[in-house]
Amino acid sequence: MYPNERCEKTSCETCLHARKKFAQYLNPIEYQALENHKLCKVFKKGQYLFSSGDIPRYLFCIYSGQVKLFKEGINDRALIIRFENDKNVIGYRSLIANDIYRLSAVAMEDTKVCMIEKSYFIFLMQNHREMLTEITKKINDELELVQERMLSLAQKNIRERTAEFLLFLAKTYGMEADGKTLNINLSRQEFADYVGTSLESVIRIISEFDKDKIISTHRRKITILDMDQLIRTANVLQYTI
Amino acid sequence: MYPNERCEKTSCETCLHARKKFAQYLNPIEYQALENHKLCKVFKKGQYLFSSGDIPRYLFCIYSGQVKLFKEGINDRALIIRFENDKNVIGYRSLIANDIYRLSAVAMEDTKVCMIEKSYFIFLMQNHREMLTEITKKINDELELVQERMLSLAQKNIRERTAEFLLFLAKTYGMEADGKTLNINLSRQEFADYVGTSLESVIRIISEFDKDKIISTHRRKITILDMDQLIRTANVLQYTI
DNA sequence: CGGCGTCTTGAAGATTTTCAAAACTGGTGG
DNA sequence: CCACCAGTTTTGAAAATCTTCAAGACGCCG
Repeated sequence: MYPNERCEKTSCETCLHARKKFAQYLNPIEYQALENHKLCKVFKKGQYLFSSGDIPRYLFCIYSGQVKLFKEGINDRALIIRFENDKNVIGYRSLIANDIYRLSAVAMEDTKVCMIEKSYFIFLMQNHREMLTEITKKINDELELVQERMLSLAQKNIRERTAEFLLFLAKTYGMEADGKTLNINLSRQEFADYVGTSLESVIRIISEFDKDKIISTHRRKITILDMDQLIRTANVLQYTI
Repeated sequence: MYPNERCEKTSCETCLHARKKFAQYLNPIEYQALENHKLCKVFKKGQYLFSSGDIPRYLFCIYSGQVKLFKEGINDRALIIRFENDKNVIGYRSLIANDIYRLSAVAMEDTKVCMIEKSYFIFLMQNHREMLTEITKKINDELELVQERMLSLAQKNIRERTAEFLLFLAKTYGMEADGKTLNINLSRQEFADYVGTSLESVIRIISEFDKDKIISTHRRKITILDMDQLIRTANVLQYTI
């Protein structure tokens, strides 16, 4: 089910990502002990890290690469909930709630992850109140984001939602060196799976934006030409860079 | 903005609702102290308990009545996020995250609430790890629910979503004595605001269900006649009573 | 009884999906 | 280097779904 390749461990000691996240709360001994409670794997493009319904056994810490988290719906259609890249930790929600996974996670490119044993993560959580507080806030932010998306799905048309998604990508994943080309590459299908529409519809809207000189596209590269127009098209009340 | 009426305090001591929720974690002294850190109010039908953007000052404990929590969207349209009645506590999310309110709350009928001061609630939270754990799980459940709704909004048509909503109401708020009439009264507009569609569309669908003998309606009373057919119409993978 | 708010129905028009076909891309092997 | 293949992207057209506007019905309350 999950054909993947165990690889040599990356040291948490030198991994800034880990330190930036939950690991900042650990004392040196705990930090050292992490090494004995983890394994590292490489997931090839398209492989599942976990699947909705599975029982969580690890906290996943993305060392490099990119992952999409999604719900599988009707007729093989998916709804992408979010993307996570090498700055982030995934799978904490189900661990804390002691629940099965409610989302599936797939590597969008070859992705290296450090997998910390559930029991050790729980142990750390119990000894560090601030970690729980931090994660609670994170879940809270997620909830607010999802509620906003729900509002868009309920009240906006595909043109507005697609514009909104482009703004979200710009804000969240930033730009390339030129300052206007999106720093994330998605397939048209992934666009559709996030916006919540059909492949063809999202293609038509992106073509329109291109024709209207709001963006320019070259394969999967998208350059934002007219940010003001994009914000107006998204019909958002307030947009903060 | 919030014309409402302060009323005499209801004792937490004798309030089973409070005890059933967070208050179960408190010791007798803390429980007693609650009395000095709260006030009680009656909100008349249609009045706001709080409004999106407000700064939270209280934890709201619903003593009697019913409240809807919603996001205000485009052109005066609302999206109802959830309903809460006299079994529940609202407003903890923004308190914990130290955030402004992201939802608005309106009394659907005359509603009596006990309002616990923010600072005392935070104090209690800091002394009771289990409270934070409990609330984190609650937020987690909410997140899962909202993600499922997002999937429906993205992939299902209004007929399916309306059937799904009826199932949700049956499961969550139960039935009247006859075992088949929904124990909650909503206006057609509230139906539309939850399902994420227009007033007219939801009315047409409810009429169809009535014509097809899946439900029978009398004003706001809805009786489920054919549960199997309703489940099939909702197109849910698994439905648990 | 009259008035108001809620509910219902009809019909036109807009939006979106679906199906089908064609164009384009990158990689592979001759 | 070129032909070919599979996967992805694009376009067109018909059909389904949904919204909007307008008008009328219903039920409740003073």
